[in-house]
Amino acid sequence: MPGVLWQTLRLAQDIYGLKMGALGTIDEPQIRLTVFSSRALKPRVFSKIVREVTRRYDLDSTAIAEFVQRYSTDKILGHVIERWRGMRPKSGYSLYEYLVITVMLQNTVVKRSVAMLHSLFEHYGRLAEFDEHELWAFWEAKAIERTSEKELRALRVGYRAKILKRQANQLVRRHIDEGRLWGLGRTERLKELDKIYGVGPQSAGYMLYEFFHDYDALEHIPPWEGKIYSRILFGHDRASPERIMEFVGRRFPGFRHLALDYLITDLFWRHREQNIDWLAKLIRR
DNA sequence: CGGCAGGTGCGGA
DNA sequence: TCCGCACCTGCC
Repeated sequence: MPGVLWQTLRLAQDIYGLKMGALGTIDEPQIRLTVFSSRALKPRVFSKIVREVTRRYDLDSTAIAEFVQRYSTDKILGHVIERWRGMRPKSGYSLYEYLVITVMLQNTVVKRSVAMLHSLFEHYGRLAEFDEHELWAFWEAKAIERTSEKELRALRVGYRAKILKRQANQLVRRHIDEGRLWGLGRTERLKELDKIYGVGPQSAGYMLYEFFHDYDALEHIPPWEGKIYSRILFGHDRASPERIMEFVGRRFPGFRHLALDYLITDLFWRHREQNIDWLAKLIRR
């Protein structure tokens, strides 16, 4: 259904169902948030959920509006902004959930990532039913800490089992401290994320942008994405990641990653509507 | 079948 | 710092 988003939300041991519906207009937006809970919801908890949603989706920031205003007449971005004005990265997960997702995305194809996540949900997650929807909710890191690497491997996650275990340990023992990470600047934050076992430049970059809402973070461009950006910006796929970074740094200062995200999202949607041949060749399944 | 995948850790130069 | 290599598994 357009204009409505359903998701689960885990806060410690409690699981909620969320429904977010679009109200108002793109330029004067409002969101109607409905919270589904298995017990009566205290106002204090509701406020906490509102704060959490606001932080996760970066709803109290004016960054997206600034970006739209600044580049709405840009030769490269103008028509894309016309179509996607107001779009923001979907970032409804907790830091731990992001870690799990990025690990499942590593070194495999999307289909298998989905299969591995599903298998983890079935064993450790909880299926939440609300508003006529069934959606999986994540588990707590503690649950993975209690299980064995062998048991995880039986779920066909391969060597990622070790990473899941170590990350859960680091989290439960508070070697990963989300509050502290929020207080750091980009360089330090990147360095800290990179210290997490199983997190490298790709996963860290992904989290800087989507989880920490650093719309200018662009320290790493994977080869396959680089080819696509090169094609969009220069009309050929030979530009190096350095060249791309340099270009967007001059053209879209403060919004390097967001600008590329708008461009690539628009491209994928156009590809979906009408096959783009060169893109089809670059995408794997 | 061998090769490889929207990465990362590790060891050695 | 920068390489090359191994790594689970499933699919081509």
